[in-house]
This record gives sequence, C-alpha cells and structure tokens, in this order.
Amino acid sequence: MPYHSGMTTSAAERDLRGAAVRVTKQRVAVLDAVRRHPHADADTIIADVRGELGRVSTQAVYDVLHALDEMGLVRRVAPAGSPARYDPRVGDNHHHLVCRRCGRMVDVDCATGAAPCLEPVAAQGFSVTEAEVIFWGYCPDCQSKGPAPAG
Amino acid sequence: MPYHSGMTTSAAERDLRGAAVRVTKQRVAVLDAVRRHPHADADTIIADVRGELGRVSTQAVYDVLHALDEMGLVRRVAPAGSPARYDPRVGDNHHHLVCRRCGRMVDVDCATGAAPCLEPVAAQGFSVTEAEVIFWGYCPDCQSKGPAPAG
DNA sequence: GCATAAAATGGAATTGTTCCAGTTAACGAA
DNA sequence: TTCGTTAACTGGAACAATTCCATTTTATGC
Ligand SMILES: [Mn+2]
Ligand SMILES: [Mn+2]
Ligand SMILES: [Zn+2]
Ligand SMILES: [Zn+2]
Repeated sequence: MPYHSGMTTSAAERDLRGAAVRVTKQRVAVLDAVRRHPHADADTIIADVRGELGRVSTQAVYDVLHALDEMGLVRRVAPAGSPARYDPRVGDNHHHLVCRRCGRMVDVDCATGAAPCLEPVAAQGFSVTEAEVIFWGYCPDCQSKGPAPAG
Repeated sequence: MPYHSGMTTSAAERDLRGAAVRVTKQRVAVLDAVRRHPHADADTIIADVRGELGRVSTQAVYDVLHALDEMGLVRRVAPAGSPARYDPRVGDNHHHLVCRRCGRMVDVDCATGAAPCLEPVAAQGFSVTEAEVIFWGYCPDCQSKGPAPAG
C-alpha cells in the first residue's frame, strides 16, 4: 500500500514531495516531530515518532534525519557534550544559545543574515563557508539553581 | 619512588606545580604531548604518551586531560563530527577554523579579545559567558582534492 | 498490476568516553 | 627517611550515540 492512501496532505508531506524524494510515513512523522520539538535530540524524535506510528526502527529515524538534513529540510546542530539536535528552522543562518546546566537551546538571530556571517581575522588559506556560533551561558530557569549539570 | 627523582624540571612540571596539583609522570607527559600536538585528539595524545612512558592506561590520559582542562592548562574543543581536541593555547579566547574534508584545525585570533567576544542579538534572559565560534571550510590542501571526507 | 530501486528493519558492531573497584605512588608530617 | 593519607592510576567492563550490514518491505514509474 502506497503511503498516500486517502488522508489529507500535510505540510510535511508537501515539503517532501517538493524535495523530489519518496514520501514514507516514517519521513512524514520524523519531519513533523522535528517541527513539533525544535532542537530535540534523536531520542526525543524517536519517541515522538513511535507514539505516532507504533513500531519504527531506530535506524530509520537516523536515516531520515540525515536525509532531511541533506535535503535542507532540517539542520543538524551538535553542541559539545550533547547528542545532536535537529532544527526545523532552515534557510537562514541563525545561531544558538545553549544552557550549560540544562542543555536548553534557543535561537539567536544572525545580525548579518548570510553565511558566513563573520570573517575570520586571518583565514590562513582556508576557504570559509560557514561561521558556526554557539553562545554558552545559563538559561533563566538555571540562573537561580546551582551550576551543577541537569540530572 | 616519587616522580621528581633528579631529572631536570620541565615547563610542564612547573606549570603543574603552579596549579597546586600532584605532579605525576602521566600528567607531565600528557601536558607535553598536548603542547607538542596542538588540537590533537585523545588517541593521538595516548599514542604520544605511550611512546614516551610505555604502558599508560587510556583512562589515565582521559582523566589527566579533564584535569588539565579544569585547571585551565589546556582547553577542550569539540567540533561537530569529530572526537574532542585538546588545545594548549589557553588564557585568550581565540576561535578555530576547521576543514570539512580532513578535519585540520587551526587557530583564528579573536578580534575583540575578551569572552564573550560577541553579543547575541537577543539573549532571551540567558546570562551569556562565552561565544564559541567555529569557522568551517576547506584547508589549502583540501581545496584541490574533492569534497569527500578523509579516509 | 509489476518491476525496480529506494527506504525500512533487526541486530550486531563501532567509536569515543566514562564508571568502577582495586592498586600504586605523590607528598606532607613525623 | 619512613609512614600514612589520599589523590591518581590501572584494567576491565559498561555506556551512549551512532553506524554498518544483510534482508525485507514499499513507494513510485510504467
Ligand atoms: Mn535553531
Ligand atoms: Mn586553538
Ligand atoms: Zn538551563
Ligand atoms: Zn583539509
């Protein structure tokens, strides 16, 4: 049975068709999950997708996340000390603010807009395509609590 | 036999004593290795230290690297998709240029000097302590070769 | 409806790192 | 200089996140 057997066409599904790739229920569910949980890690996405579809392999979710990243529908962000996060906001070149205590990640707009938004002082012969900026600090909730990592 | 049994006092040893921690041959060797191989990963450091001392446990090297990081004698840098690198250049807040193909990492001076060297456009209540900037691109050697990852 | 290639599955394997319980050794005190 | 304390090291197992692989399923074009 092909995926599209009658139900309404979702935004995720339209975006996948727009990318000219096969539309599977796993892909639709993963893309929806990323959009529902911005900056979530793979475990969160897997749990959400299983809640939606029932049995789905871990590998399928990883494959889909990679595919979506490559087709530009999600953006993989990997802050130090954390599993990769998946960001539904694509097409601009915004940056991130990450809490050292709880790991919360929020968007920070880029002042310049286009990548790379910064020029290295001396590029040493490198051709630079991107400036990845992560601001580290403490989120509002964690400023009151001690600086210990989240349990 | 205590570590310091007659040989000349190295810079690494002096720096460790300055940090008021026990001076062990493993710590001296790891700090020397990081200084000899800037931005090397743990495997490289482990190999170098074993060449220097003979049998040393993997765990000891990881422990030492953490300790050195905490005491501010080395800086741990973790670019996406690569094991952590260890940087002997500390005390300033420089940034890095990383090659997408071969992983080479070189220093980029920070224009402003002090951390955080950038202000997020809107901090959303976060207290920001650091702006980590990684410039991604292709190193001089890799610009000629194809964009495939190093094998 | 059928063929085909792309995608999903299940399970094992890898990588980088950490945990743990027991042993060793650095160093301050005697 | 020896001794006791405790930090540091060892070996080995465990772990988390991710990837590899062979097989099966399924979306899509004809
Ligand atoms: Mn984002
Ligand atoms: Mn550096
Ligand atoms: Zn927080
Ligand atoms: Zn390169």
